[in-house]
Amino acid sequence: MSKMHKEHTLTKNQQIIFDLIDKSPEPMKAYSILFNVQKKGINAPLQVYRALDKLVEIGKIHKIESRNAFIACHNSSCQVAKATAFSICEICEKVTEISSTGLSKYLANFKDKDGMKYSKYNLEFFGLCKKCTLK
Amino acid sequence: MSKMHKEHTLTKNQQIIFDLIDKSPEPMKAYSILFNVQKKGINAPLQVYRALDKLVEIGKIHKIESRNAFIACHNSSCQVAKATAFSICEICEKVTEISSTGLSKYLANFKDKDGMKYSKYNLEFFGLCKKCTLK
DNA sequence: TAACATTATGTAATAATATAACATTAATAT
DNA sequence: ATATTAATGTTATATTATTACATAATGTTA
Repeated sequence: MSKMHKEHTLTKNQQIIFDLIDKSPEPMKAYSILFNVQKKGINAPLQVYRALDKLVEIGKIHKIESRNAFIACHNSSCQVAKATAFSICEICEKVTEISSTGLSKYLANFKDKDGMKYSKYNLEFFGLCKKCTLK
Repeated sequence: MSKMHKEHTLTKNQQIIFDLIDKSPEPMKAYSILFNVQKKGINAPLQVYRALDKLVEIGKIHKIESRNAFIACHNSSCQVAKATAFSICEICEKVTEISSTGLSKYLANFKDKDGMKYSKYNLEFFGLCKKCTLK
């Protein structure tokens, strides 16, 4: 059930940065990450971006493209690391990863007019979260 | 059939920038737009970004978030300007707007675990276009 | 039309996001 | 062991986007 993510041993920098993102309740931006890990000896933007690139590549984190921010993957049944779906609250900016078998099947099987299938996708839904709807 | 887009009279800067994007076969980036319109008296990034913001708002163009680039809307039957779907070729970077009634209906009606619906979305599919598949 | 509000413009400065280039070190695989 | 690949460290720079402030054009209402 949880071996869907092939195990990668993270390097020191990758682990430091993953831990930080994983603990964060909201997506983190690169320079905010940098600021937070400077006490641990990571001094330069490139060190952060390299770790982020790798973590995205192996599916431990996802990038929220519309926000230039990174969030830990909480979708252990995700079969294709690069097929992602999120909901984003336009008021409080809360971001939630969507794990819907129906949705992922629908999108994985979607064909365009030419019959082409696209294995990877990134879907971002925008609207109001429950809390903000009630306000 | 084509009155789905409420008519907005574009201002001079908006028209110049829309025409440029509309003629471009591929998505354009802000500073590339700036370079191209400097001969028409648009000198500063902010002038470009302001026009882009407005054009996105009224649905004349869309932003390809994963590429920080802008493309004209070629989807005249699009009912909700902010519900967008694209395919992106990872080799040649060709971007195509997807207009599939099935897809847009499916996504417009999608509910998350809490039963929340999200009116707006941005979907980017990644893969190989027809040409690049044949290579 | 005058007064007011709203939207768009122009310009300069700067903030925020991301990569190039190069030298070095660590880990992995014959 | 040595060749290869992946990760690190550092400096500089490129790219993308916004803040702040002054002015002009447009729309609205009395």
